[in-house]
Amino acid sequence: MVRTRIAPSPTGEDLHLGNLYTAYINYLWAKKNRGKFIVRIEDTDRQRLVPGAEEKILSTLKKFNIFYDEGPDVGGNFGPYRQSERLSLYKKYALELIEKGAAYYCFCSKERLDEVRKKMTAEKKIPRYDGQCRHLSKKEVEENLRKGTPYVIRLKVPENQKIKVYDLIRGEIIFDSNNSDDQVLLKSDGYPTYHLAVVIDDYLMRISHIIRAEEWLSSTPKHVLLYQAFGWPLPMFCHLPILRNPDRSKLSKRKNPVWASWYLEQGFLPEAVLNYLALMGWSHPEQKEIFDLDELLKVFDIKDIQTVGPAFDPVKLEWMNGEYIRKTQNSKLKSQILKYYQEYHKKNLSEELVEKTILLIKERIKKFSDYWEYCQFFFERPAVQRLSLLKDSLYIKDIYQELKKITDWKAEVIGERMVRLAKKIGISNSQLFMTLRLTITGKKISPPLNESMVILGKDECLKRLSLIS
RNA sequence: GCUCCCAUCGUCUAGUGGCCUAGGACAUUAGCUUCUCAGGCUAAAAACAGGGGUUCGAAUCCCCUUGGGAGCACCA
Repeated sequence: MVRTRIAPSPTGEDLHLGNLYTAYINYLWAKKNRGKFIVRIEDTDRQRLVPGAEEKILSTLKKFNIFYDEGPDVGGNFGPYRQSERLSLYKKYALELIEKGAAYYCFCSKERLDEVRKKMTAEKKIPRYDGQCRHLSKKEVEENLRKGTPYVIRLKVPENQKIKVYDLIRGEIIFDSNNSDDQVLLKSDGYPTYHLAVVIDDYLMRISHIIRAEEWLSSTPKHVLLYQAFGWPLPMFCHLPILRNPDRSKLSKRKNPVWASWYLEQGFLPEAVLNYLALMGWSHPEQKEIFDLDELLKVFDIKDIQTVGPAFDPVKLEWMNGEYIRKTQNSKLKSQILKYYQEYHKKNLSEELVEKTILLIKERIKKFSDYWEYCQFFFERPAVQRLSLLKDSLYIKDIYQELKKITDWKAEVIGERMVRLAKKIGISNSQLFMTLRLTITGKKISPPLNESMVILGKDECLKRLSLIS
């Protein structure tokens, strides 16, 4: 049984884009293998905990249609799914490790640790724990415990050992144990560190594939050591490439919008974002770029993912989102736009108007936030001062008179009359239409004018013209 | 600094020893369509990091150099 998971920490505003990517791959792999996808909240860092972050992360996941089979709010047979609710477990296992000689108590103070680190840095050595408490006698340990000296529990990393990690997309990687520090497993506040908790939980939750970002690759040997110490079978490891900024550094919020819901707020479609994300480090065997989940599930294989960290290109995402919008059914698009403006802009747009304008903007917008750029003038009369852009306002009266005469208010008719008028006045069609466009829409860029005027209605158009002249 | 991962157009990638004068997509440029902007269509420019091997033959295999990334916490 394939069981995958993501383990986000509620320490930010929202789900990170990189986590969304990881979540999607985990979700895909579980789906593809008819397995289960699990969400576990890793909230063991009490200092960095952000209230509300957990809810936000879970809701964002759902908005992207990434549904999980087990998780803190949906339950499951391997709960609780919040590490802060599993505290007693970790301590028990940490003590078991001590029992087995794979871990030890460390009573070193923060100050001493800092000093050791400083000294080592000064000596140009890798800053790491010097192992002072490693050889404490049983008596000394008991003495300290009785006195109530604060302590942590550290992993006793064996010396001169080759640790083999098998990664699904990279193959076998060999680490030297001498490069691993005696990692803290249980903090002095009684909370486990990531390394301890992740191994215990993944084991207890029967996770079969640990699919996570590459940043975890170098701590994997520690995890392997833990599995071995407990005598637990190793899961499959799979380290995904890390998404990069355009400048190739790790995707960060200073250089790119990194919160997953930001893309929703901008009016990107979840399917488009996910489709684009699927193309990060992976490509469709037939080189298709646009495909839905069902198709992806058929051809996706985690082994085909590349190891190079791809740059996330918002421009290509925009293009793809535009493609999605263009292939969406009009009625569906209408409700999506309505919903988008309701949810993210607190606007209740007229359903009728949106429906009428869909055809005019479908090929023009790349994301829903563009809709307002194009269509605001349908809903609100443009501010008069914006019409100061107008150079040819002297023709407004002629245009007004001509339009007023039209009884059959249709796009073709308006078009014909305007072309004829331009000829009569002796100006180019472009000139005349631009003047009219500015008057009607308040902008130099707009949907097709004649059709827009039909939607607005004759009275409103004349009104806008009269306000100028 | 140390350890690990990696290296094809600006970007995402195809390519697993001969189908490669390296293919596709985004972006860019030009043309056509046209009332603006889009969209559509057509075309152009654009890459195997460098050096050694192996081989009849290398983008593809090996080594070195260079370059990039990640990790080295009582953070995850």
